[in-house]
Amino acid sequence: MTVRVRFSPAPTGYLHVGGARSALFNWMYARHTGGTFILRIEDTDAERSQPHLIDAIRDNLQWLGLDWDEEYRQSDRFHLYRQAADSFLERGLAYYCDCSQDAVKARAEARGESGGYDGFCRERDVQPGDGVVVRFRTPDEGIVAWDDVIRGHVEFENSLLEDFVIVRSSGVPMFHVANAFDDLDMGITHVVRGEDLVNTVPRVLLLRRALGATDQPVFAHLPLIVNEKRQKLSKRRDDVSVGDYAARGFLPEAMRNYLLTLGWGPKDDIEIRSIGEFIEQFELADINKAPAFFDIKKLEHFNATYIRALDAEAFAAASVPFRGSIPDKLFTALAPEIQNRLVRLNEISVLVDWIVGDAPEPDAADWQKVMTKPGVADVLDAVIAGMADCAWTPDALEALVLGVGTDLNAKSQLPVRLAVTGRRAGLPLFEPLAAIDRPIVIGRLRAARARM
RNA sequence: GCCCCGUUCGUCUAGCGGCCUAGGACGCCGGCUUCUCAUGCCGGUAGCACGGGUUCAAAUCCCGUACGGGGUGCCA
Repeated sequence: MTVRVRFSPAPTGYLHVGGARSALFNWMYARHTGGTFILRIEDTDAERSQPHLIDAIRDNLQWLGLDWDEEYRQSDRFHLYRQAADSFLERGLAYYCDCSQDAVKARAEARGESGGYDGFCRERDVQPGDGVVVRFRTPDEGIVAWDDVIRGHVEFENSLLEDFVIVRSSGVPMFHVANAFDDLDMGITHVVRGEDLVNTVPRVLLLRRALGATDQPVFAHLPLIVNEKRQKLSKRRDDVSVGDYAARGFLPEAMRNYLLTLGWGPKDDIEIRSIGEFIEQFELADINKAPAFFDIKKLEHFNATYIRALDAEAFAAASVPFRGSIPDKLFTALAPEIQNRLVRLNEISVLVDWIVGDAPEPDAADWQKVMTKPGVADVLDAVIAGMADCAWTPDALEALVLGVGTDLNAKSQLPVRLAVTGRRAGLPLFEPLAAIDRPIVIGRLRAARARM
């Protein structure tokens, strides 16, 4: 049996990390087994689906290096789902219902329940028309069960399932039908998705049987990715857009690698390695059941590690969108030192802004810590004097500044750094310093001296 | 309310009855290297939710409790 898996996002928003993780695990499994990875856009809800988001999702998947072998859109296949619903109707497996949503709710409240359809129209022989939906007739007894690769045996009682809507009053089929039909039609062997979808399984399985299937796909419900409050990541309250991570200077390989450690881990404890090695080891059965916290700190560690591992050419290419106005030649000269200090690519500007443009105002606490030390005024005076006629090279500047420190028995590098760069941490000082015009450097030192 | 599920260091995980006085990673703390910071290297910190069983032996199996989460749409 050849494995066929699918990632089926609804284009109601940008790809978020939860979706990316589902896509990743499906992709991993397909690549591990030599199977087929399918991208299926579940856009049956025309009102909420936005076409431009489909492209965004495709772009984000590509960015992550997740390539798919087949692609479908459910909006192209409405007629198939309609045919399926019609056949249910003909065979008495479904019926028309003209109850308004308010009426359904009112009756539920009268029964003392919070919601749920009561089967009111089962025998009423309602005819199609305005405001009429199609409902699937669920069995009154029995159970629906499956052995989830991750969660083990799960079962639901049919009696608890209400007769759910399969075709909207607009005539458009609901996702359950589309989902069940397509999984069967496309020969999906393994359904790998988030745990938030477990309770749709009974409906989908019932539909699948009605469609004539005698088998079921293998299900694997992934643990959710949660925020610091241990709630499912949400687009509204959490920072989860994959595109945003790209824009902030996360490397796709780092993101992909990090996502892989959420709910799954390599047996040998080596967490950062090539995707090929991960693919070799990957098994659905090894995935955890417990939700995992999306830890940005650890993601940043992965990202920094991946940035450092880039060769010169790759780093130069990756940094292009984040470089700002720094000249290529200077950037190249400083690249190894920059690369070593980055957690995110968008931190490049913080490291180099003072070389190309004005230095930022020093932080008050930093100023206090550095400039109020005894001897600092003398150091600055001596450095200013020395810079008037020293050679303007990294070596000469280093000799001058450190020499002053030795002569006066004081810290000299830090005050000069703060005066010239506006910060107390950053790139090695003298190389970039030599790239700035002499009068500008002296000017900054004088300004700092005057503030003391 | 009802249905489903989860619980190993602060966080992500290894562990699938003896190899566990519980291993790794992030974070945090300390040290060394160093023009600052960072890197690198060395060291430290901290955990099997709780209570009962089963067993010669339980983090690992069973039951219960507690806590947490997901779902409960003419969204997916």
